Amino acid sequence: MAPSDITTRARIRDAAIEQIARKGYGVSMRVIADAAGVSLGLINHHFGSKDGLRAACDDHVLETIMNVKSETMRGGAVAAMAALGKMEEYVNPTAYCLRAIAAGGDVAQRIVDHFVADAKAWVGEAVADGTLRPSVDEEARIRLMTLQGFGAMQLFLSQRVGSADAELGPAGLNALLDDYLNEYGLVMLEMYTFGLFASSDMFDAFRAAGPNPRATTTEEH
Amino acid sequence: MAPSDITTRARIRDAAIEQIARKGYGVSMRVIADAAGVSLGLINHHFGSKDGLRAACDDHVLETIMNVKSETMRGGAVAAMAALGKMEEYVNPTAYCLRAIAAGGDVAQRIVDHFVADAKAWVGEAVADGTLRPSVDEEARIRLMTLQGFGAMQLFLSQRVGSADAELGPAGLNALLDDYLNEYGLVMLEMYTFGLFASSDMFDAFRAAGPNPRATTTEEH
DNA sequence: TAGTGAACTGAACAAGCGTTCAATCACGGA
DNA sequence: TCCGTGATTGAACGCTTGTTCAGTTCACTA
Repeated sequence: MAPSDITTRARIRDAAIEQIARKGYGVSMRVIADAAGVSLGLINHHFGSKDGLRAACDDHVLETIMNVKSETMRGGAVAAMAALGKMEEYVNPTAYCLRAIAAGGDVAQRIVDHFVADAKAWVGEAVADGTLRPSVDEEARIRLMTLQGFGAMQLFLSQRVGSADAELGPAGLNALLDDYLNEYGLVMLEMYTFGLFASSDMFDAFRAAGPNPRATTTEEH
Repeated sequence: MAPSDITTRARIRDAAIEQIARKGYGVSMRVIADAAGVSLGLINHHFGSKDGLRAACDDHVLETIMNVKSETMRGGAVAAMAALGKMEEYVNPTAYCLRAIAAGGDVAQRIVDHFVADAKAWVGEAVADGTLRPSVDEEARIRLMTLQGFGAMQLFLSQRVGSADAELGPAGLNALLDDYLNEYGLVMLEMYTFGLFASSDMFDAFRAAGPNPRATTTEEH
């Protein structure tokens, strides 16, 4: 796509998304202006303020991610991010999402919620056809696994990349996702297949003593 | 302990640890100086620079955490943080650790490494006495569970607390840990007890196709 | 008692940040 | 052709940041 095929406003927004994906939300507007090839004042002319620019970036990335075919999402947060990070058109949105999740707040919440909502559908199917075991609290299980999936990846990233503001380019992101799956893919599957405890004593005790779960099924294990 | 029982240097360091625990590493030196009741210049007199102060805080918190009895650590990252956060003397170091983990880099690495090293011992025992199942790669399994434990808690925190720099006091930390266990404790145990997949097809396929794990045992499931 | 050095302060500094704004440029309609 | 409106620039502003430093206080020692 030639540079002139796209609005200046969109070009600024895309440059901002790429810079934030690479360096985090702390990146200065002057760096973004340079990357977009425009002056500092023009950004404020189009977006009003840094917050305005950030909001526009957030919205655009979220819209992009939400339009990804649900098929790609199957397998949960980790598999989805790994798949998206490999596609050139999605590498910036993917890295941007990781930055947004690290920063916390509203966007992180919305990203997690989107993945949870998406997972509910296919997990429901998988439970119905017997591929996955049912849960005492399906919503909580899905949400926990999403938090664990994103969270572990996040930590792996922030340790590998140095500080939280260190630069992370497309190549770095791909290497990172590869390494993550190579190192932990097998034990992740092992964990999800056999669990950790040899007996259900702990679970039974906690279930008997703890507060009532908002049970979605009464199925027995 | 009366204020005069402790050196000024230590008082500054402790104030810095508390402020960083509450507000994150981004907190300004002027805020720390106010909290410690000293002038801005004195901090630089004692610590040379902001980095120097941060290093001193990092070291002190790490030393504190590492001296916690291994008994408290049993149960992994989540259980340990929940237990430590409840003890008044450890509430600041605990919150500080969460901030450090969020910030990434060297300290995060050292904290995770410490928990992993500690877990190796008691997981080894638990596997030996039949409480926990053995793994195809014990080191990776422990590390993954530590990353997942910290990571999920981190995400839960950053979503609940708003932005990553939002204030988090001792009361907030405790409420947060309680809520986390209430919401996810049961499904966490369920997950660790029964796993997720109904069959071992996925695991077997991945194990057959994937690269050789750095297997520590050749036990069969 | 005089002197020495560490603890400590307050003011100033340079650099970076987001924001503002007057001035220019380009271009389509009257 | 002229005019007006939106795009665009560059310089400046105010604020906050970490850092520096000359000067003051004060306890201890020779």
